[in-house]
Amino acid sequence: MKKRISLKDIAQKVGVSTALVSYVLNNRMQGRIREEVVQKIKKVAASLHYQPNQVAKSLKINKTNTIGLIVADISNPYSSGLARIIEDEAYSHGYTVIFGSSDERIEKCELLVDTFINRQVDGLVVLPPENADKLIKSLHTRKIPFVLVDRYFPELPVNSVCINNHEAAKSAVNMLIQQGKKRIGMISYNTTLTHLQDREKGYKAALKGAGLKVDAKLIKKVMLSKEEEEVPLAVAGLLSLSQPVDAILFISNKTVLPGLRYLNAQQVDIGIAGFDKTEIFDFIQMPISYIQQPLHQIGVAALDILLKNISKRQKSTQLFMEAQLVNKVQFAD
Amino acid sequence: MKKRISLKDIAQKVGVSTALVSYVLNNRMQGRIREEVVQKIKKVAASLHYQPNQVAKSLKINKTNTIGLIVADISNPYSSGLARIIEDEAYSHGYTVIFGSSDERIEKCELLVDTFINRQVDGLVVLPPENADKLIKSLHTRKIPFVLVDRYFPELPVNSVCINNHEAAKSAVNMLIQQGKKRIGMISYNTTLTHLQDREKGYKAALKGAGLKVDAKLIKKVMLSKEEEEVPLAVAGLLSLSQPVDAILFISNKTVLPGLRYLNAQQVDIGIAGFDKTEIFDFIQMPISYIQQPLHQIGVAALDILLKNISKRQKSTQLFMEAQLVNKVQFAD
DNA sequence: AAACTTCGTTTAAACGATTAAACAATTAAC
DNA sequence: GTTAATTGTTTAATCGTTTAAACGAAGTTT
Repeated sequence: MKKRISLKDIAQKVGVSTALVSYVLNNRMQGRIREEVVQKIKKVAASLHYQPNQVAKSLKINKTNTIGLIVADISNPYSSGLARIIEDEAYSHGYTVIFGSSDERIEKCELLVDTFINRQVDGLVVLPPENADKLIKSLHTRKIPFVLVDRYFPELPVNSVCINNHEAAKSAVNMLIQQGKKRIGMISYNTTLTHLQDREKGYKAALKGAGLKVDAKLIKKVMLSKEEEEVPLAVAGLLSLSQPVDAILFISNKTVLPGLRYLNAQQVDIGIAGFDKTEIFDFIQMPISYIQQPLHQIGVAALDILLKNISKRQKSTQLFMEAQLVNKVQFAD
Repeated sequence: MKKRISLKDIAQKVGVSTALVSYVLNNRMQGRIREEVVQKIKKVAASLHYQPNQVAKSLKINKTNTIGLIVADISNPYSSGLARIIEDEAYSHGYTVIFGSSDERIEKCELLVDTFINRQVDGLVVLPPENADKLIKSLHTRKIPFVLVDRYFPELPVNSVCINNHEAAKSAVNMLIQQGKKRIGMISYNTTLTHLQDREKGYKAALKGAGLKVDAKLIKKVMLSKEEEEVPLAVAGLLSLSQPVDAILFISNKTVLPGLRYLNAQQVDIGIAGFDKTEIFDFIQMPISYIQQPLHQIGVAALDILLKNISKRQKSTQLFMEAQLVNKVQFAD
């Protein structure tokens, strides 16, 4: 990478100080500078293809116009979809995005946060893993602008954008009930993540609301990031009960796929409800209900909150968006 | 974001110069510094939670330890999968990654390149769109370290990591022929992208090799980024010929889905071959052959080439990996 | 004509690190 | 006991910007 053109080069060539060049190129001191000089500086800058060194600028003005995005795994469709929206919003406001995947591990998340802060990002968008409370609190007290997405910590009054998980799960289960299902199982997680617990509570609330009793045997829990191995077993468990389930609520997009794969292989046809749309829904015979998150709104809102937080100090905002229940009816055979 | 701790703060507290602090914290001048002072500096640094300002460091040493990743669309599974691999490799070498999506548009790609270069990235990983020749050439002459992925420009001797597209397409078509298919259509693109033309040539080579004639009516071309609308029409066209096709090669992962959706809806059962694995393959009744790219190898190789290029000057490397043909046999009904 | 303004530009410090060179104090060499 | 080498630390320049303050020259007031 050969030496790049700096303000100094332009200044020398034109025969003025670097200050003047800086003023001209930033359109400062309007009218104070001789028009002739302005034109000359602009012409020389263009002819040398001058591009300001953002690193130097960042150091001086103490602003990098960079935001850090931390997701669980950038290759997960939810994360990459969100990343794309954040990217577009960020760029349209003059920011660039650096990203990292935590793999749902708090230590990796902390490492990423440190790395990003050392790189002087102006703010962070974080999809926090379990046990991130301490980290979040530390960000908060250090007054680093950030916004949580998808997950939240009820006891911490920090910026967050989520969906109303309780309502979402409830409406999904209500739909199954409406379809006449009586023994509705749930594939959930062994986790302290509040948004997942909210979904569990929504499931229970729906059952209670319909006068069905909540049966612990119908609730199977798997480990985060172990979906591929554990979900098929969990589903098998629900199907082999003395009174097997006639429907299943999958509490996340990562459980749906292994679950459906198993059901499909076993040729079992029961009611299905899940979170987030997947391509496969178009190719599955059975009808499926799923919660569609307003991902675009979420991304836009998150970045809006973050940018407001970066520029002005602003009270924390907790947003809970309404998600939509979508029914994919069985297509004609 | 409140004021951060700098070398100066530590120096003041300990009562030494910033130079000494810098030496200690970077383990320079081993043994030259009084052990007592070393310990004191380290202790104070730790107690103040000192974190070096990477921006200042970058400006001084002219290295940001950042690489820029430009893909077509980060929300596309191929891109996000690649992003994840690049991320892991980059972080394990002390680099962070900034990314952007070009949407297959050369102007956006140029804008991203400029933005990244202004931010002084040490190198670029680029999945170049059509007509990127000029841009690539300019990167090359400006001696900016970069590596192309997935696509390449045969007349430009620059770093690139791709698969052997000709062989891949040929083997996929050969498989269809082996399955007894006689009229094999292809959904391709209206494009100048060499890797896609290679795939077309592979298709033709396979037909010729089997003594089948290449029929222009069996080749439908769609526009990049217009797959959802145009592919169903193209498939419909192939099916409504006086002599309809009995198999189709989909030349990209973005054409497979809309194509299968249409075939599925029409209940048509023909031979299918495509590029890249999709979740839906597990749920489709018909057997499918697809080309599986060694994405991990590609990502690792790309970053390896890039980092070698950043540190030493090194001759350009063109890598063509072998892709694997996978057969998903029809599962028992 | 002395005292202000205004205009157009330059000077110089600053951001937070790195690092070659200088330096004073001690120890070693002859 | 003068010179030389070693040790431990500081000085100061530098990276490429930004920007408050200073500045000389010309114009305006009195």
